Amino acid sequence: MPRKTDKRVRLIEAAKTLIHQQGFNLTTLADIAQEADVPLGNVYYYFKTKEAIGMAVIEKRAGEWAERLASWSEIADPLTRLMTMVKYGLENLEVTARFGCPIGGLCQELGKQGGPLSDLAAKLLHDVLQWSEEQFRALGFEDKAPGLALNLISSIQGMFLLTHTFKDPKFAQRQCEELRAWLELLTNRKVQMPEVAHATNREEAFAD
Amino acid sequence: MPRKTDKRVRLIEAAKTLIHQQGFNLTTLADIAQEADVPLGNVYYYFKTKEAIGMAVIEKRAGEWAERLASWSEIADPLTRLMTMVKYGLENLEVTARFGCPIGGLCQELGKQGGPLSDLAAKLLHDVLQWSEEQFRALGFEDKAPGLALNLISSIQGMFLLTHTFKDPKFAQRQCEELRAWLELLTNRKVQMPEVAHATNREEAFAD
DNA sequence: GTCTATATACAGATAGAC
DNA sequence: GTCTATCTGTATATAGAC
Repeated sequence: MPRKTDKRVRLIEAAKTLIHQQGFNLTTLADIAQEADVPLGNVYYYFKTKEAIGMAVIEKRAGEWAERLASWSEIADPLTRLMTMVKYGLENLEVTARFGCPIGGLCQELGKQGGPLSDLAAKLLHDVLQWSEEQFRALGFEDKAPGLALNLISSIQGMFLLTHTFKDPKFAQRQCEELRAWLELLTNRKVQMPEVAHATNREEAFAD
Repeated sequence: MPRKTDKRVRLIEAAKTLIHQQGFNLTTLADIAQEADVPLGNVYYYFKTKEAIGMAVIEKRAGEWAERLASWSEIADPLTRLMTMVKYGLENLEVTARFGCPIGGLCQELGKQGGPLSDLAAKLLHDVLQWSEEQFRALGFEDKAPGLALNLISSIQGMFLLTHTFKDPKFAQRQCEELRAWLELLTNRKVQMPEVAHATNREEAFAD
């Protein structure tokens, strides 16, 4: 966390991390303020309420994912696009094992509470689902695309939940292999695990 | 909630419901006391701490699942056993759409926090996973049983998460059909959606 | 814009009368 | 065993000096 960054940005980044690690309800504004190295009282200059911080965090994640999906969309082969997403789930597996999927965690926790936070979190997952659907459509699965996308995202989310529950990255690795095999069978083509760019933006990784 | 029941039992039942609906952290002892119609101060006669109530709730769920799995184990055909479990996920779908899977929710929320509660919740999911594994083994999938069970439970959990996130029971129905098809393909046998006994114990349903 | 001090509310937990 | 009253800590949020 660089020191010179704008405080608002620091607060959002701190909240993003802490909410992933502890969940939204258990993360206090004091926690966030401390992590961002901002005095507690000053937090309210940037965010009126805790909910407002939550919104900012989810919007931040949404923006990161929009970029990510856009960049993957530039990959020539839709099948490789999908596998790139699957492979992406294997990044930061230790973190995922400890704290679960940031998106799935938000949807699970906030979904029960309703309200704008819940809706924003749902939209985040919806965007990923929709992107996947487009890839399947690009592969020629016109009618079956929604079902296939549902299947894929659902599997990934389930795999994260088990990985987190049993604190074992092996679960995810195994499951990603299964997904690769499934995509091969489905498309009747060879699928290689694509190399994932490590260098670019380490800090924006999935599970931080 | 019958009035004459023992208070301890009433408290556990109230906590079970509320924790499912609101999550553990957001559910207060006052909530539980009110729902169980027990004065707040009296709660501490039965449970030393909030964590103790949490333990009791998870143990209750574990007990219910142990019974459920044992009863399903008496079904002649292992494939039908598995499909009975899948079909069970379709019970109380409206509740599941509103509040998610009780087990998955606990694992997600408590998994981040560590401690005995987290371990108990994980064991609950582990038991279901293990039972599924046994069924696949009984079907002749010796080596592949762990992977298949992982696949199945993972899919079911993912399906619940999406159902909950998008508040749409359709997701689960669709996904259950996919799972049936998957099991058919896998075993090369016709699989029927088994009839689920509605009459027996409505109150112990999955998602209450 | 920044930060200290504090108000307000409510959580988990306890004391002790009955 | 039961329940009222209350302690104590801590969370969100605000007031107001600088």
